[in-house]
Amino acid sequence: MGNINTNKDKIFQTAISLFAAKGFRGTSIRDIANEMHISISNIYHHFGNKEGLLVAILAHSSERLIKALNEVSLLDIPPKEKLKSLLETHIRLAGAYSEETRIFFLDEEHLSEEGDKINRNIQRQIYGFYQKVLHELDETGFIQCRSIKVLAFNIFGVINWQLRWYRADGPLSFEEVKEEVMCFIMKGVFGTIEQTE
Amino acid sequence: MGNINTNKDKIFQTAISLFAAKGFRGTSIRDIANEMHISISNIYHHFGNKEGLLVAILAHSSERLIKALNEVSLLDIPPKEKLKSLLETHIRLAGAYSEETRIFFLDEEHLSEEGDKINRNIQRQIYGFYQKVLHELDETGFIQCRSIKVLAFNIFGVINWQLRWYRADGPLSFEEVKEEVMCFIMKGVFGTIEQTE
DNA sequence: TTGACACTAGATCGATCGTTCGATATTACT
DNA sequence: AGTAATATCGAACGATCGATCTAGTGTCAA
Repeated sequence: MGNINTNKDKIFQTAISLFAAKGFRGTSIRDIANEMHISISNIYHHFGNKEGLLVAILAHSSERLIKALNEVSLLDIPPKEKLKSLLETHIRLAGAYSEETRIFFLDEEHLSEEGDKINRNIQRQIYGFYQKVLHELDETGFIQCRSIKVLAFNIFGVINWQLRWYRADGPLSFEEVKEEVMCFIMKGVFGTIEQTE
Repeated sequence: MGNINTNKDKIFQTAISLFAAKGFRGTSIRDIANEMHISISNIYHHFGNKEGLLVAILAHSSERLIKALNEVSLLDIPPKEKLKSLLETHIRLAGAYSEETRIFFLDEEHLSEEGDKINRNIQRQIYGFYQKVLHELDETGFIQCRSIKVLAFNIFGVINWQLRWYRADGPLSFEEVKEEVMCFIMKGVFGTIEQTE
């Protein structure tokens, strides 16, 4: 999908921007067509139907993320370092492709059966990387937690929530936010609270 | 709004369920009317228009949360205890009224000018409670953080994300999840990471 | 009995939605 | 050049949307 010169990829990119800005339901096929000054039939020719367009976006953006997380997951490094690398990679990609990520976690409800199946599979894979490393940490005694699943969900929540409010033109650089977010998560996972009372 | 016997309140409750399940845009006025076996004019008579219904839901549910958080905020207790109480109250209410909370953070994009203004004001107030106590903690040296705002956002992310996946019929009780989530946040805020290397 | 009022139903409006269709233009290959 | 595949177009379809209008209900006080 690297070739941006074809019209199909332009449709793809325009749809990403509009879905991210106005939501899947809030964006009509005509909106996309008008934005590009093309006919709506064009979009149907390339993507079948509206949900096909959304599924293509989800599949493409998640494939990139899953591939990156998988590479980190296969590294032969201590689990604590691995978790840190997963976070680093995840946050960096989520920030670099914030529009896709936004679509991914805003419009997951609006899918039909097939799209929902694909979406669930994507989420399951991403959660899997975290659950795996958290399980390692739990087995080796680095952390004590009652539910690895809840822990993984908490991590996911922090990472995705930043996309809700972060604006590049704000006072904080993305790098600063990334560090702050990572620090919060690492403390949430490993940190110990000193009992002052 | 306590009286559930009036038709207006039934519309209110039905709208909450449908908006939470299918989204604001995914739910039509006719869906609500059909669910109750009434005419759509009924809804327009009571709430003016569709957005009026959504704003009423947001206002009602947020008023309850803000009132509860404000009571905690005014307590004369150490800041660390206050943060813990805020979390406890927040999570408990978000869980007890999960449908409203779900609407609140799923459909915030779909508002017009007036609704968006109300919504922003609500969010600002809720963040305010956390920023205030975090500021106290920062001043008294309990925490070292570079950005109180980011910290507040992180807390918000963890709390709201659980509504995305928690199901009452799952293996975990809400109380268990609440404890796990609170522990994660408290560690994320106060915890220190031992430098093993 | 009457009239004011809150409430409800049903029909209907114009707009927009996702989708389809047949036809035309462009490109790639022989 | 000729032909088949691909890409694009404009028009239209049926459905549904939010919203409005009119015509009724029932209730209750005067």
